[in-house]
Amino acid sequence: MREGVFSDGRTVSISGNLEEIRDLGGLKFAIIRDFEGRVQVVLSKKFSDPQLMSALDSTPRESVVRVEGVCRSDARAPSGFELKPTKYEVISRAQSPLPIDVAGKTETSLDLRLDWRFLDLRRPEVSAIFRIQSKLGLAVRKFFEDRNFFEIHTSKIVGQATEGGANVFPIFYFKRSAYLAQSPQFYKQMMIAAGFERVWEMGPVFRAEPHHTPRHICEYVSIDLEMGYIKTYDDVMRTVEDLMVSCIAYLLENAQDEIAVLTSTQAMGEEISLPAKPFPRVSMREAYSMLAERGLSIPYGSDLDPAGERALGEAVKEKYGNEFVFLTEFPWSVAQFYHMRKEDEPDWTNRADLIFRGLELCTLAQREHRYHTLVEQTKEKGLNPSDFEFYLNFFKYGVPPHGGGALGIERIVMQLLGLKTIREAVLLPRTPERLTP
RNA sequence: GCCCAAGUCGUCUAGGUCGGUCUAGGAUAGGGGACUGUCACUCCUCUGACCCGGGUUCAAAUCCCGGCUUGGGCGCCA
Repeated sequence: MREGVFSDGRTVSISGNLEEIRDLGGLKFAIIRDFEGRVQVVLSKKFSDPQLMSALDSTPRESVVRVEGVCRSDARAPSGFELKPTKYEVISRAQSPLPIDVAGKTETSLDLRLDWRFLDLRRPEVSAIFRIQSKLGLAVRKFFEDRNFFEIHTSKIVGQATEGGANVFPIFYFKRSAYLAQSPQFYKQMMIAAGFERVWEMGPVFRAEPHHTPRHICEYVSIDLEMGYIKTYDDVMRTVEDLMVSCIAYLLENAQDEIAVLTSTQAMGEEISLPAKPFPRVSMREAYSMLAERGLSIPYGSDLDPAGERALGEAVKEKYGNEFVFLTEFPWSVAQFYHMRKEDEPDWTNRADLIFRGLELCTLAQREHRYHTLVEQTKEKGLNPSDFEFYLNFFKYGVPPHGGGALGIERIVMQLLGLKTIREAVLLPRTPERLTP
């Protein structure tokens, strides 16, 4: 928190955390860190008040302090200027030693960092991740606004589980049982049936899956979109493709400082570059043979395993030079009842995944909107249509052909920045083991 | 849910295979001291740890069993 104009000779103040004191005897340098960055404060036996010097000396690191003083340009200072203090105040004293190393001189395990997340987030290279995430959110909003998508907010408390597969968290809803939403998908489609034409939503979803992997968390932020009046699901793919490219372009333009912080501290494992459009499309059937050429055998008609996704990512990068790839035409055997099948080949569907650097970022599909076909598919998947009456009703009274998809914002950040685990990309990750802070 | 691995000062680690000079070493943080341009400041000095419970043994940080915690892989998924 800064007050005043930081130019030569002006009296200014900075409030923030006392990061470090470098004590050279008669000369001391104190580094104060606020949300903007770091400011160097210089003290000397020659020109500083001895009481002020000893007060600073006895302040534990990370305490919140306020320094008022004269701003002086000096090429020797890290930022080109420094403060000669006239007033010093300890606003809130920190206990010591600190439970984790905030200065970053020793690496602290992620688990302990998450226990002390508020201290961990004081590190600029950690907060940079979330500044980028915040800007990504802005880019997403801007993108949908530009394309006349209508933003919706659907309920996260639901009366029945939507999709098969993913487990749901049961909760108490007064005297009834309910669940935390694992996807807004049915509600997005409901809004298409309501005539909203194109909708999007960004909000939390919940998955009660006991995974122990670097790419799963039990609560994540989902970017959801649904488009009415599509001709094919390639309309959805092109939208997702445009979304990714415009988001990356936005970050390259507007998050240069944050990217620089991450690059300079080696917190970032990957370079960010603007991907070329269109992203390569590889059908599942092509993927099977591409992977077979690499000695990886995926049973025909089944989904890729994580090793398969990684290998496909590499193969596509070699062949097409793109880190993104749409994996298209999923087999009906692994599809959901609401996915639309290919007209001429009913064993395959209009469903695709977007894979970025070997990890699934997005699942999208054209939905089956023809009521009777949908009911048939429900039965074919061994489900009871009456359990899905609320959903099936959307299709009884006129609904345009539509499709949509969902992307996990944390996975985008993780893959874009080359983070080792998705937990780095969440302020407060929820895993099967972690429910606090 | 299944499989594998790991728990040592506040923090990050060495040691463990072959049990015994390990009285557990180093770095960083913390206390004390020296130092007038640091920017991972430097130097001297001090404090500080073997996850818990049981077992084997003359002897356990080290080997065995159980528990707890954590990390990774798989199924599944964004």
